[in-house]
Amino acid sequence: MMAQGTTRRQIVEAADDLFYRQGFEHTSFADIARVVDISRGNFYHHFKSKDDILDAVIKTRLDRTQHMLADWEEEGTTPKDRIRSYIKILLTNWSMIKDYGCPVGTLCTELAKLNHASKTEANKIFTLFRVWLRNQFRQLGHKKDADALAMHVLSWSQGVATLGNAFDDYKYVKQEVDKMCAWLDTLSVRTK
Amino acid sequence: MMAQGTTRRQIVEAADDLFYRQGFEHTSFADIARVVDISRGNFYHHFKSKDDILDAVIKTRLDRTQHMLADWEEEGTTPKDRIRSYIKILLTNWSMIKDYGCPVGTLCTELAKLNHASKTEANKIFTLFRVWLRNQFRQLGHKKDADALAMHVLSWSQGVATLGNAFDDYKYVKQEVDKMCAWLDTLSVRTK
DNA sequence: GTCTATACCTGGATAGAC
DNA sequence: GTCTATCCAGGTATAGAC
Repeated sequence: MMAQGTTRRQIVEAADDLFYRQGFEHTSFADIARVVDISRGNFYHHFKSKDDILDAVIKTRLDRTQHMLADWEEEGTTPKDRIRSYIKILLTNWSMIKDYGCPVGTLCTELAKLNHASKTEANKIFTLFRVWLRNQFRQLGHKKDADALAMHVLSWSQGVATLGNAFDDYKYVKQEVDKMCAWLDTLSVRTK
Repeated sequence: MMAQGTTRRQIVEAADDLFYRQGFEHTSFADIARVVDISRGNFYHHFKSKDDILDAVIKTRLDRTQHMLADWEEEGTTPKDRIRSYIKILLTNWSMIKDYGCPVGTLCTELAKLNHASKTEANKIFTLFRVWLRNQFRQLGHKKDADALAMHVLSWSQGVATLGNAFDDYKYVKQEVDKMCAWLDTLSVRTK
């Protein structure tokens, strides 16, 4: 009765959420089945293994990230505006970050420890942000150090997410976000 | 035949290492038993549960951290020297960080996702660094913003560890360490 | 495409001999 | 203090009916 692929999509959606909140390894088929309301045996009609579900989850995250970056590209009128969109996710997603950390960073570190085959794929989510940020800094006129600046913003925000999560401290996160924005303001804008 | 408490210490040592490299949940009694070369049933003479082993591991980490901080306190002649000792661990421990990330950050995020009873204890390792760094900044004459500066250094280094691990990129880590040291140099030293 | 039943394994934990 | 034997829950995965 259900439209083609709906169950599959529901599984990926639930797994995406649970992998984030509980971790990949700690999430069982039973957990996912409870959310989607299907039987456990049914998974294997859609996926051949748990790793297969993980791959699908990573794919949707890559997709979603790309769309988000494209949206920011449209919304922001200047490169600095757009970079600020990135910085601000620490605040807009705070209610999740405080409990579960950064979705990208926590998945990558978990897969690194598991030495999981898909860790390279997961790292590509970081790369999407990296390339996008680099591009923004290039547009600001920072040709040579665009990548270093992108990595700097990436690590800064990543650390704030981790510490914000550990200490559950919104005030600190807000403070660091303000610092990041102030730092961004001091960056020169070079026009050719 | 073995001296009192030797086996226990060996278990904690092996668990400490494996929890770091594989994660707490992914490490089984069998894994630890293989390293220490004891039978699985033997664990329960020394600990009443796996969580008990985790608590012991966290305790030794707290201990070890305190000693390291005390050593840095002695070795460094100025507060800036001492803070540099902290920053440099990213380089001295690089061979581990590149594969397994920061021992403190990765444990705290894992326990946060598991919503584990010991996560508060694990967070105290972060607090040790925080208090120590704060103290250094106070000695530099930064009375009001000492804690904010400490948290800034903590998050910065944490992010570098996470991204360095994901991208396995030593050059980037070195670059960020240099940036952190340069930033430290620009900080004013106020004497009363 | 979804279900039930079940195989098979590994995990943590217990009991009791030595 | 260490061992072996064992229990039981839970995990992934498979087979086959509907």
